[in-house]
Amino acid sequence: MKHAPYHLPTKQDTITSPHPNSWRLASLLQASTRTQSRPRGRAIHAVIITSGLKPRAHLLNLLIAFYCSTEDLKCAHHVFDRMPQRDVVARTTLLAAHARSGALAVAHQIFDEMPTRDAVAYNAMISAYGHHGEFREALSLFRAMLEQGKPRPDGFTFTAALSACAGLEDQNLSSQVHCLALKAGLAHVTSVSNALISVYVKSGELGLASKMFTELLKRDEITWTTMITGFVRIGDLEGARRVFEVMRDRFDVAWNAMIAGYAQHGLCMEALDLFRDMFGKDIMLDEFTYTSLLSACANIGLVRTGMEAHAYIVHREAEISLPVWNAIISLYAKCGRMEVAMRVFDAMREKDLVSWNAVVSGYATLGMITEAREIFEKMIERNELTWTVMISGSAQHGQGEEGLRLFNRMRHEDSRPCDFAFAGALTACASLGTLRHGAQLHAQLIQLGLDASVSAGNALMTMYARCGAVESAERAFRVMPTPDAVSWNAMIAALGQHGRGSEAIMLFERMLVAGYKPDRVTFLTVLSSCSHSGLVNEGCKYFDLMDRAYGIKPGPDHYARLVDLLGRAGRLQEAKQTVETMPFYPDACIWEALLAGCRNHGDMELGLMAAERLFELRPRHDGTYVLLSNMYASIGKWEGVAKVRKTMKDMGVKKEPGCSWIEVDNQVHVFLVDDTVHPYVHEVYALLEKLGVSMKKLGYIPDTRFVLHDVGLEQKEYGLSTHSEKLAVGFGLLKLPKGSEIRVLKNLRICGDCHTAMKFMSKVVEREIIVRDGKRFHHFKHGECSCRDYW
DNA sequence: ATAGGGTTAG
Repeated sequence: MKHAPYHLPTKQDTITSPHPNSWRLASLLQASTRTQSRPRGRAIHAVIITSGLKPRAHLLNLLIAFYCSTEDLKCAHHVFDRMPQRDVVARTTLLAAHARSGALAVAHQIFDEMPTRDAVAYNAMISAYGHHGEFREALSLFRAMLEQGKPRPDGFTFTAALSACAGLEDQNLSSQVHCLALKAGLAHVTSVSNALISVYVKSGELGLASKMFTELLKRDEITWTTMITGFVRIGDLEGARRVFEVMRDRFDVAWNAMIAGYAQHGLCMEALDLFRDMFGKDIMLDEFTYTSLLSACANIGLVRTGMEAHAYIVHREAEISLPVWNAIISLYAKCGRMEVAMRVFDAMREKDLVSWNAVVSGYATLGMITEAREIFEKMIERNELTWTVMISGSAQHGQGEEGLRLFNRMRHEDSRPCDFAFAGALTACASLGTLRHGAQLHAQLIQLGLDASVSAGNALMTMYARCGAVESAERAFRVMPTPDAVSWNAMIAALGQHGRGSEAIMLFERMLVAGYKPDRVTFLTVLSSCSHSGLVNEGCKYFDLMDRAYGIKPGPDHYARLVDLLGRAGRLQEAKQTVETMPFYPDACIWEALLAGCRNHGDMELGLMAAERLFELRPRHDGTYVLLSNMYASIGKWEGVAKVRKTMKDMGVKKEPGCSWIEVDNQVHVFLVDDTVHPYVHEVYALLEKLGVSMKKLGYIPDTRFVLHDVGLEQKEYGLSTHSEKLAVGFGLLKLPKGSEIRVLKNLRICGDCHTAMKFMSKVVEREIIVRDGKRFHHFKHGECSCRDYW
């Protein structure tokens, strides 16, 4: 529609008009421009040509204006080129049309060729430069105009100049322009004030904006909407709502702005409520309304409501614009309904980068990396966002190496990764435990001047913490120029994951003092911190406080941590009661926490019950078998252990073999765990025998709980490599000289036996041993562990 | 003056 072919009208287009005369034609032409009626305008052009009438300049100008308004620039030029004398109006009309379409060079050429230029021509040029981001060009033209002293700037001129200042975000410059407007007596023209308010709004100076706003006598729709978006920008939705409520004639754009504001700040229910109001009041819905509505539904997972919206839009609108289709794709993608998203995507006849990114992101965040990659490779054009979703999607779903590979590829194909891409790559390092690579990325962030970024900084802290370097995480947190709530959460988590629970709690209290609002993640973090440091009572206290003091309703995940805490303390009856009375249907995590408690305290009856629920929910999950078997082992029921292991084998559940490494000073020791090729395997077992004997002697383990004798056999029979992997590390530790701390960055899932062995080891080698266990670490020192766990 | 695709914290 935008690029219609260049056809001049022919005789067929002629309308039978009785006695065409210039006046009649002029008014008909104006009507066609107003109604954007292509056929009518072309017909009139045909009449002009065929009637032999000698058209006056006025009529031709209207004709040019008509063609310009329908974006038929070639036809406009055709008329223009044949004009006997081209006046200012004709030139300005054409110039403005080019300027609007972004052909700034062409527009400027017409501008230069003009014998005289009026304010309208200047205004068109200035605002066109501003609209296309060429703020300096816009302002230099404005300056030239002032210096020459003619033509005199009018309200539009100041409006355009001020919006260029807003683009540059230059307060100083805009005050100067404001002064000039005052001198010219034009500062109270509504559009000038609007532009000034917009300058303040963009720089977050809501106070100044409000002042201007209240002093303004005539406010138009733009004034109101600018104020609303101003409050939305600084996240003050209540302020925005107040403005919205005061506005007497609320019109569709303001509704849209308000709904969009809610949706963008995660207040999706408010967005939906307001939409319902709007719908009930019969206000025109448009594509802006639809996109905000769909995104609100998508963000809180309301597929049903979203589908209703989808159906309504399809039913009601003859044509659906690209952004709306993209919002529909994203609705299904975010709700995990990729089949539907793909169906919509495939059916779209026109797609843009946003559409492609929406589907890639859908697959990537669901962890369907192969599918995401397939689409990713088909793309002819990618941007930072495309790379970012691929990198972090891989990193978050156990494909850290893939994430780093993509990150490096991005650097080859796209010269400079953005901070979000760095965040993804750092997450990959965090999951892999590759401290060196992570530190390299840190150096690059500094080199590229991206180290002030909040997202990169948050990812950096997490990387350091999960690579065992809490001190570096702390340093990263301290130097952050603008930490946000996520930063605090991340730092609290970092301390908690390293068994520094009381420090984590202190940091939480400092977060409150600093004026940050805790959210559900904050409490999850605090609860886990307590649990990883054996701070059972404190944990229970915070669970109680979260709703009462901070109004955050605990979710199933919070309950799982409460059950974990109670279970840890041996308060199994309370734990059981919690599971029975909580306001949710207990999910797998809850039963798992209960089972873990039973393992720790040898409650076989309750443990079996929890295990049964778990088998119903996740029949082939290896963790359940391990917990159950440990529970039997803890009370010396070896036949129970054997039974579990057998079921495990029958069900085809096994652990993956892996490879361990220990980082000591600057040396990395690697241990292969596939026992058939492990060169030390016999040595390992021999040492373990000795180890076991001395541990028993020193009272580290009671006779019944030490199950090392099983390892070799189990290993061969069922291919379970977990023990050997961890014990290979133990073997390496015994060989090391005394000295500084040892960090084991390979993710070892620390079981009871191994935990005990590590405690022992820390005493023998007389140094702190830091071992990674999932997302957290155990710090073993002087024969004790930071987690103060029972085993 | 309003809209669609992203990141980091458990």
